[in-house]
Amino acid sequence: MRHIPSSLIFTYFYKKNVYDTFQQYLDRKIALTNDEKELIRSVSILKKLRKKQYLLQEGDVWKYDAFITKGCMRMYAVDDKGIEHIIYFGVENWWIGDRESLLNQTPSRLNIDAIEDCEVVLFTGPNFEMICSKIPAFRDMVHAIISKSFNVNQNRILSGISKSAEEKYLDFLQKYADFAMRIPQAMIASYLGIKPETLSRIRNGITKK
Amino acid sequence: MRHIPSSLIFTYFYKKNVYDTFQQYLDRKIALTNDEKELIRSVSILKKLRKKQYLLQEGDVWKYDAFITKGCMRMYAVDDKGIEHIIYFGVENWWIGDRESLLNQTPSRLNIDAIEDCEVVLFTGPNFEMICSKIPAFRDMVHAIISKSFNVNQNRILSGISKSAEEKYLDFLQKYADFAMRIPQAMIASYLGIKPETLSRIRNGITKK
DNA sequence: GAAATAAATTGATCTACATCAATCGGGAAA
DNA sequence: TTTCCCGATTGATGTAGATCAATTTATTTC
Repeated sequence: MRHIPSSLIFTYFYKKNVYDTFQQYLDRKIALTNDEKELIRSVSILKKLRKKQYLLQEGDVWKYDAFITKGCMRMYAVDDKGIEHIIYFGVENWWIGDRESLLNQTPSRLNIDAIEDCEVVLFTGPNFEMICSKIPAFRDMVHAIISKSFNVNQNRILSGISKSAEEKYLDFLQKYADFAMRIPQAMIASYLGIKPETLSRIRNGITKK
Repeated sequence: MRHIPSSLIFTYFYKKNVYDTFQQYLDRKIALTNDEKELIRSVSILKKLRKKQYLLQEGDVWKYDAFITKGCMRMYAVDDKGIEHIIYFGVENWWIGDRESLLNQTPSRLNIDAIEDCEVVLFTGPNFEMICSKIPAFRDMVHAIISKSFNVNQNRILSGISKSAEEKYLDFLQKYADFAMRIPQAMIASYLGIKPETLSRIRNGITKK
């Protein structure tokens, strides 16, 4: 390696490591040439977020597709009474964003913020589309993800209209076992559409009779 | 027109008319060459359903993408108490199917049946993929639809965790004004995750105090 | 067009979950 | 350490919506 100022070396290694999680994700999903990898990397935007920091705020237009490489985030709406309703959690190797706002370029009704210190890889809408059109395998991967997310949402709708608070909570624990303990109880309650007090009671008594 | 036995003429016109709704839908969405149109038509399967007839029954593997050209259908799950939970309504110009079962080729946990006498255009999974790969505009159209459906589902999840029964009902009426009156009240209640009695009370008193 | 069947309404009562309020941690800041 | 603050717990009570049951009103079916 030739001589590089230490400050740049630091930056170089830092960036490489942050991006690595995303590169590994891609490698697991699809086979890409080095040129293709470089194309994707060249338009990626790395961003760090402190706990509680917003990635998107209600009223802003969402411009990206975001991939989480570290930490845990939530997406939520705030109703007229000021109550937060969480519609999505994302952790490492999950995508997050407001597709509706991105698609229509309309102000978002949603917020996205960091539950823990986070690192994300961002792609602007146009760049993301560019990647999709130039790399069919990437495009197919994206469509597979959206398709799957559609199914996940459909199952959540079903459980929402058919299950009790306790059943929903147990389902949640099972489905998101790998990161459920990283999320404050009150947020899980919000995600399930129940009150924190109710969730606490469920967890303790497991509904005392 | 050359001589054709009248029975065949009837069949010919009949089939043409049934398919027409779908063709018009395509024409509104994308520009296709005659060859492309013919390709799509050549693999389409026309099917008529009597009211209450199943298009998909729980336990079967769903093999199609289905487009409704006439009538009204519902997709629902039946829980262990035998209660039906409707997760989707479809009418003319809507797609319907169990993407999860189709994708994974696993037995479906869902049922699809006809609320009214219906006509549908079916494409087998492989044929549908073939069309998508041969006609990029078609593929893009499909992805746009799935993307939009994803958003619709996300909004439904939000309303499910944040709104009262009455609010959900009013939202439903507004969102599906064009066909809401064609759907029995008990089914709307099922879709909203409330009981028919509750919906009846909401409609009358509009919650009497 | 009557009989049979299914859907919607209405009333009385019950219950899962919400609400309000007080208390109890346990981790961050000073 | 101590203070502070936020999240979780616990209790008492309220309420939206469920449940059960009886009619009434539509819709099929013959």
